[in-house]
Amino acid sequence: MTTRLARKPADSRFALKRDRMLKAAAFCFNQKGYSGTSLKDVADQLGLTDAALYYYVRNKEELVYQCYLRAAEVGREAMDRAVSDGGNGFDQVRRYLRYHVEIMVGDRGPVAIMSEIPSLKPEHRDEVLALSRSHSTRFEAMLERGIADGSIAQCDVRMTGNAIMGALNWIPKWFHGDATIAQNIVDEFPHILSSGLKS
Amino acid sequence: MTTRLARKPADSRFALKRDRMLKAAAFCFNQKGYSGTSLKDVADQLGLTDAALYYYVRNKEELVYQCYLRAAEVGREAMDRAVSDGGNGFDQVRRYLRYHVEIMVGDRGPVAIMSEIPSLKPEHRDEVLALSRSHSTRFEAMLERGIADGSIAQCDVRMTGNAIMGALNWIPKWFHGDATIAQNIVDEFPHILSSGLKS
DNA sequence: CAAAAAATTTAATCCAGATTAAAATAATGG
DNA sequence: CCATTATTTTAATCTGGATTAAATTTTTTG
Repeated sequence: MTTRLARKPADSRFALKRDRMLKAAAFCFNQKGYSGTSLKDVADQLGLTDAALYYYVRNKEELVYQCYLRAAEVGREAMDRAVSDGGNGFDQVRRYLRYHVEIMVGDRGPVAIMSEIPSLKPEHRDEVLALSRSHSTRFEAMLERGIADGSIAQCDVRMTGNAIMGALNWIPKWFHGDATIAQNIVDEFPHILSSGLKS
Repeated sequence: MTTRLARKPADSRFALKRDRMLKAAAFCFNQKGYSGTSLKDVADQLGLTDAALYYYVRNKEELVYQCYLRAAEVGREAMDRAVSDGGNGFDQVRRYLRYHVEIMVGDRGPVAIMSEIPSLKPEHRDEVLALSRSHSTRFEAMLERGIADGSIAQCDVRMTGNAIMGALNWIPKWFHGDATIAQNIVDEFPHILSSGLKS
């Protein structure tokens, strides 16, 4: 018990391997679904044994939880950058979209689709839901700023947010790492998802 | 063995109950995820025992499979109606969107999110994938007709299709039956998802 | 190089939830 | 009503994959 918990939080060897594991897990979950991927599937991708994963994570539930935290982080990061870039509401939205897809299809990916939030344990579920709602709220606020400053046409921000987020969240369902398509997504998605907003 | 298979295909008592079961299953799967829903969860919603479900379906895999067939059918139906309504490409797209969301949030719903296709057995998986691809292809063709007839602006139809389908497919993740919101979706989504296409 | 700590594996358990078989109840048709 | 078929339940079994403990190998460090 002087093992994991005794570590410095910043132990990079551990953190790096753990991050590789989370990516592998996200990949499997997105491909084969939660139920369809066993710990062995994830371990195989890393050249490890299923039991080895327990060195990094308490159990499968926590593996999912960590994947979702990571996914939420990616969204928040894109949002933060877009906001700090300034500009009018429309520009911020478009930048957010670009940053988010760039991260998703880039080497930070794959990002897990949050399909199994309800099967997380209550504390984890609540935390992830809170992060998720917070992100949606920030996006809706961004849309409202755009409407206020005249760069975005009047619209139902809740529904518009749901539509755009859905399109983003679905990407990992059909994108599986092909570099050409990745470039395509980055080139097209920000425009596709924002062009309808112009006032 | 003179039971199920001896039935007339149109035996309405059986078909109706089975359909109720598929809706209950879709509801559970969308809420709690595939792994998170046991057959008991589905049975509880119907006031039945888990074992009773086996009267209608061979096993859990087939339950999912049937849910997905039903989801595919809903999409095809909306597409068929929109096409047969005629008009230019843009009008057809907008109508397709309206029909599809109407069905999804209406009493034909809930429609299962196809998150677990890979865990279907090969024959089923291939069939569902084929249906799914066929639907996407038809939608892309619709976009191309719109571009050809000048009602839709030049765009990458593949990416645009992916974006719009993603937004649609994600709806069951956040819509859970509230009638007010259902109306909202029907009122807003077709416009939100098509306004960016105008040429 | 020799502890000590970190990382992984081997080899069992363990268990929720799927599945099955037989029995019981409900519906239906003559 | 009776007989037959449809539907559901009860009460087991069965099982894949998660989990655990102990042993083993690898890495670090003084």
